[in-house]
Amino acid sequence: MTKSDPSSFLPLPQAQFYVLVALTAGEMHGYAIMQAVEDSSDGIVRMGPATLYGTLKRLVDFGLAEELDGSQSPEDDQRRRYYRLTGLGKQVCSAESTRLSRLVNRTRSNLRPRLA
Amino acid sequence: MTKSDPSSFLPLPQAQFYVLVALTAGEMHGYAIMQAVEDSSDGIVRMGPATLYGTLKRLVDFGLAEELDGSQSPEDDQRRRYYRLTGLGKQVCSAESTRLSRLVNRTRSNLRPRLA
DNA sequence: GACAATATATCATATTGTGATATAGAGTGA
DNA sequence: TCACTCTATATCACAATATGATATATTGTC
Repeated sequence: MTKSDPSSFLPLPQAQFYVLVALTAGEMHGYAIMQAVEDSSDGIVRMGPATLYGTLKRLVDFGLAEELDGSQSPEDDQRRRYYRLTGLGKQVCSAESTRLSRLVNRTRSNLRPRLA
Repeated sequence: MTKSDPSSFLPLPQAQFYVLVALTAGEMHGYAIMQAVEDSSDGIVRMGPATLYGTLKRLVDFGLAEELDGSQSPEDDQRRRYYRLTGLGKQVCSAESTRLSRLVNRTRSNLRPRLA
């Protein structure tokens, strides 16, 4: 079952968002995604294999990511399975970014001490 | 058990973040938080009572929010229980905002089509 | 008083997230 | 060749988080 309205996926579960974000950098295999998530968050977000592969499966089921077939994927390491964002995946990722951006902006302006 | 290092709470589960964010606007009772979360997200995030009160309980347990006692809370409606952020709650909320802000910025710059 | 909206609360369940473990290919150096 | 480590995918059992449904009682309005 593949929904087509990006906004129907919002709010996106965190792990799903992290993986989509990692894939915005380009096609990538699972293990690299795991490292990218950890590295780009300065170690704050640590994603183990259970979370990664479970999430990846969901994203593919939902039509937000897809696996590259043999002819498209790099021939570097036979074990690697490469994934990329679908068009819908990009839209969802973008929509979730916008949502979070607004949330963060509002939060910051609230936390900023009021002027008398 | 109350941890004191804000970064040890990161990444914060989404519902917890939403409630903390709502409370950055000032002390508030549960039902108002529920509405604030929904309203300020333009209806995207819908938080029912089970999520709200469960989350609120966790936040109090973790020392991120606290209930106002009778003498401090408005005497408007006997049923209402008012909550506010603790100092730690503010720090955690701020740290999570910073984290998300970075994530969003990186995502946007990746999604933005590359210049040749 | 009747009624709708407000307000808190909890149960049972679903979804999401995770540590631990398993398996095996790839790279390195002796 | 062998031993060893790192890479890479996968899944199990469990924990944490999230949610729809439902219950109960107070408040405000007519």
